[in-house]
Formats: sequence, structure tokens, C-alpha cells
Amino acid sequence: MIKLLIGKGLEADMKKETFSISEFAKSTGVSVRTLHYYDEKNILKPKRDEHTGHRVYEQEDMIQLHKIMTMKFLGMSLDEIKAYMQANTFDLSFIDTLRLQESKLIKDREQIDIALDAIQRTVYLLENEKEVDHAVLISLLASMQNEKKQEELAKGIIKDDVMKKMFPQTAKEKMIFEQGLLTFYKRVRKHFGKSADDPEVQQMLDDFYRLILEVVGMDSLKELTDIFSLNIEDKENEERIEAYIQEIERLVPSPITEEEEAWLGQITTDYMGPLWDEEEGEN
Amino acid sequence: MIKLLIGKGLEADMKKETFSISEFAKSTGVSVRTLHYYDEKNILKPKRDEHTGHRVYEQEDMIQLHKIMTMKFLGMSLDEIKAYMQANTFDLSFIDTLRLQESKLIKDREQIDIALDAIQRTVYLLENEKEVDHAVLISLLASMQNEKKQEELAKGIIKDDVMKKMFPQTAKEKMIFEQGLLTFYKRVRKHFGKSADDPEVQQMLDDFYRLILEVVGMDSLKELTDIFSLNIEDKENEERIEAYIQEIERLVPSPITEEEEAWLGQITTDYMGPLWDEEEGEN
DNA sequence: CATATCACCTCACGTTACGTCAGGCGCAAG
DNA sequence: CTTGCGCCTGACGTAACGTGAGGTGATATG
Repeated sequence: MIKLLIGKGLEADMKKETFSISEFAKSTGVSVRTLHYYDEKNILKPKRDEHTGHRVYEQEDMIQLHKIMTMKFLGMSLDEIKAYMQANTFDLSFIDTLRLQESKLIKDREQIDIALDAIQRTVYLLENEKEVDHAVLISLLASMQNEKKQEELAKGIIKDDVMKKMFPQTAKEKMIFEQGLLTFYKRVRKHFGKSADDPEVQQMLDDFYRLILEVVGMDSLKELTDIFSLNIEDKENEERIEAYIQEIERLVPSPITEEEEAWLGQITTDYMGPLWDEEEGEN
Repeated sequence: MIKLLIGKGLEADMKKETFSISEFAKSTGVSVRTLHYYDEKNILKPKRDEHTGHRVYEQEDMIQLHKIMTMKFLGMSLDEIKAYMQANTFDLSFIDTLRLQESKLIKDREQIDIALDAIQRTVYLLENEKEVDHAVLISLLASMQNEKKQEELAKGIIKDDVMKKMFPQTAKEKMIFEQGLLTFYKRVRKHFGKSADDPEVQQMLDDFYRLILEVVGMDSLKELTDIFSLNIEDKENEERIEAYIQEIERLVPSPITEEEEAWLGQITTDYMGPLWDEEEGEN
């Protein structure tokens, strides 16, 4: 910007007109190899010294190289750049190219944002836990990786108002939930095989139940269990739910073994079942 | 998330334990070639059918693949992933890896943001101008590309309060300024060679002067000209300014030829010079 | 004058994470 | 018997250079 205010033309110090490749490289900041490469690929072909065969760069090449660097900065490939290097003005088609670049970059940025979020949440968990099982962490990360996809899938089978309560919304909620899940899985590993009478097992289930309630809320939980309870009255709906579960399983691997899952299902019905039946009875 | 609430272990439908490569590919969403590649690189080596030599994937491989996909999603290379695939728990060193990834991603995102901003401003300019000279646009883009670097360089030689006024701050200011520069350069091209007496030339300079004032402000402009006017009293300072100009020239190529620059300098002194002298005389 | 160094040249392979053929095998159906 | 399917291995292509290896003309030094 400033430069424009100066009018350095006054000095008129006609600088050295030509550069050797290393001088040119230094003054432009690109590597010698890159200049070789651009020459080889017919993107920037400087004159040659007839006798020595050395490349001789001039001011004009400087301008060309600036073009190249600029278009690279916009995210274009050298092939695209080569195509645009011919013409001397940018016209409307260049706008389209820019627009295309724009949407590409926006997509990239979204991916990066998701990954960053996942990383930050993971770092937080690791800092508190010191050591975490592979499977559990992978499961969580996979879950973060496609939170959006999961929500969209869920939209197909769950009503909007329930949806809003179903997924942890704030960053804090998410962290609490994930933290809770981690400790829960640890305890699953630890107590696996014990009976539903065991107090530690009961404590584990209580804590887990409370965690879910904390995030989801009682009424939403009711609705959820209604949806997923196998009251098979609606064939079509059941198929949709089945497909949904399949897809989620593909996206998010289970952090525990099938045996552990089975055991968990067993003790849950053993322990919680009576409670739920009681509540049902109240209606 | 939901899946955890279901306890599908109840169904206990021990699914098919093994997959052919194409089944495995379909159910995980990765390509067959990728699976071949991971095998070849010892990242995921499934069992083989003794007789046919076909790869036989199991549930365990599904878990492994999920690990791989997750770590890839975090931006790690397959080499890094291979290293982490050995251990079965993530420990503190993994936090470091994540932190490193994090800063890498943040850098990437910053680059993207800068490029996006430049693209959007360029699209705006192109939409209004329909056709723009290569050199001018490149110059503008190069300028956008390292706005931050330019500001930092300027900090070395210009006082903070002037700084704040020197660079266009808001998006709107930037757009006005860039738009004005574009038309200014067009007119430079058009009128190149004419004398300072020419009314069109004078109009051009007036408009340009007004544009600068609009963005920079009168008092700051005074200070700027003071800094850059060749009142050589301070050797050291002069060298700093010289180095600054050099660096800016390296970063931002001039959008006009040296002849045009020289002409511009000439008519500026011819036309503006007297005016400035008058003002000086007032002090 | 011989030689060491320098800057340059070309040629060519390595990198990442696969995509894309090409040629060949065993197995089932028509 | 042939056709086709699904699988196998091997090998080359991709983007944008990085990194040597080996050779040449010009200059600096002993």
C-alpha cells in the first residue's frame, strides 16, 4: 500500500536487469529446485545464456513468478495456473474459478474445525484420565468425527423437540458426558461378569443412569425408550430404526466387546427392569 | 451416543464372523485398494485363506481399521499411525502428538482464512470491473496475501498511532481503497505520457489524493511524508527505511512498469509539489 | 600452471496415500 | 467348455517439489 505513496521512480536507479538462478531464488524466496521444476513444466521458462546454458532471469520473469505464487496461494494447481498464465487479463471465467476455490477452501476449513474440536476435547479427557483404553477413545473420537451425520440420521426417526434434548448441546455438556462415559467404560471393564446384586455394579449403573439423565432429561429419556422398546406394531418404522442402528454401528465402533455388551444388557434388565416396571405401573 | 442406551447384547445375534475384502470394504466404507495398501504397509494385516490366499477380515480388524480411520481424521500420517497402533493404551505422549496436530491444523486454518478473504475481495472487484489487468490484480492479491507481514514490517519504522490510521481497517474501507486503486491504475495506463498540465491527468491525481486521504486521514499523511521525505539526517534510520522498501518490493510486485512509475513520480511533483510547498509555507 | 572451489547444469529416484489398469488364478453357472 | 466373478499380485501414475549423483565452465589459490 505504502509503496504507492512514494513514487520511487524519482530515484530511477535502473537496477541490474538480470539474475542468475540463485540470485533470483533468493530475491523471490522460492527454491532453486522449484525454479528448475517450473522451467521443466513450461510454467516459467527464462532465457538461457547461449554459451553456458545457464538460466538468465529478468524483471519480466519476476512478474510472472509473482503471478504463479499468487495463484498458488489461492489454492490452484500448477496445471490450472499454467492455463491462466497465457491470457493477460482476468475475465469472468476467472471469477468462477475463484468461486470454486472458495467453496473448496470452505469445505477444508470445516473439516479442520471438526478435527480441532475433537482434538481439544480429547486432550481434555486425556489430561484428566492419564491413561485411556484405545477402544474407548477411538469410539469417542469416531463419534465426534461425525456428530453432524449422527444428528441427521437421528432426525429421521426422532421428533425435533426430543432431538434438541437428546444430543449434548453445549461444550460443557459434551465434556461432562464424555468424561462420564470414559469412567463408565472403565468400570464396565473392571466389573465385567459380576452379578446385578453386586453393590459396585449397582453403583455403576446408578451413576450411568444419572449421567444420562443429566444430559438428556427425564421426559426425553422416556420418549427415547418408547421409540426403541420393541413394541413391534409398525413394521415400516421398525425397519427404519433397524437401518438407523446399523448405520450408527458402522460409523461409531463399540468401545466394548460383545460379551461386555451382552453382560451390560443383562444386568441392566436385572437391576433397572423392576424399577421401570414400577414406574410404568404408576400410569 | 444413543447406541449405548440400547443394550443390543440382548439380541445376541452372533453375526457372520468373517468378511471377504469386498464385503469388508463396503461395510467400512474404505476402498479395496486402500485395504490392499494397508496390508502391504503392515498397517492392517488380515488373516489369509490358506488355500486361495484370499484375505479374511474379522471383527478385530474392523476395530483396528476404525482406529486407523480415526487417527487419519486427526490428520496423522500412516507412519505415525503405524507407530501408535502397537500400544493398546494412549498415554501422555499421545497428548503431545495431539497438541502438535492441533497447532498444525490451526496454522492451516489461518492460511485458509487469509486466502478466503483475498478471494472474496477479489471476486467483488472483478464483479464490478468485468475485466482487470493481470499485473494489477496480482499486485492486489499479493498485497492481501501478506497484509499481516506488511503491517509488522511497518511497525518497525512508523509510530503506533500513525500505524492505526495507515492501513485500511474495516472490510469496507479495504474494498473502497482497492476499488479506487484499480481505477487509478487503469487511468495511469490510459494517460501515461501526458503532461501534468493535462486536465485528465490532474483529475486522476486529485481523485487519487482524495482516496488516500479518505483512508489515511490528513494528519497521518503528513507524518508519513515526513518519514519518507529524504531529509537525510539520520543515517541509521534511513537504512531501516531503505530495507523496509526493499522488503515490501519483494513481497508486493508493482502493478505498473518502471516507466509508468517514473512518469507518475514526475507528474506528481509537477502538479502536487507547488501545492505542498504552499502548505509548508503556512507553517 | 595445476588444482580446488563454485555455481550451474541434467538425470533420476524418493515422497504420500492411494487410483487405475494388466495379467492370472480358482470356482460356479450356463 | 467357456464365461464370468471375485480375488490375487505387480506395476505405473499422481503433485510439487526435495535430495542427491555426476559432469561442466569459470574463477581463486598454491
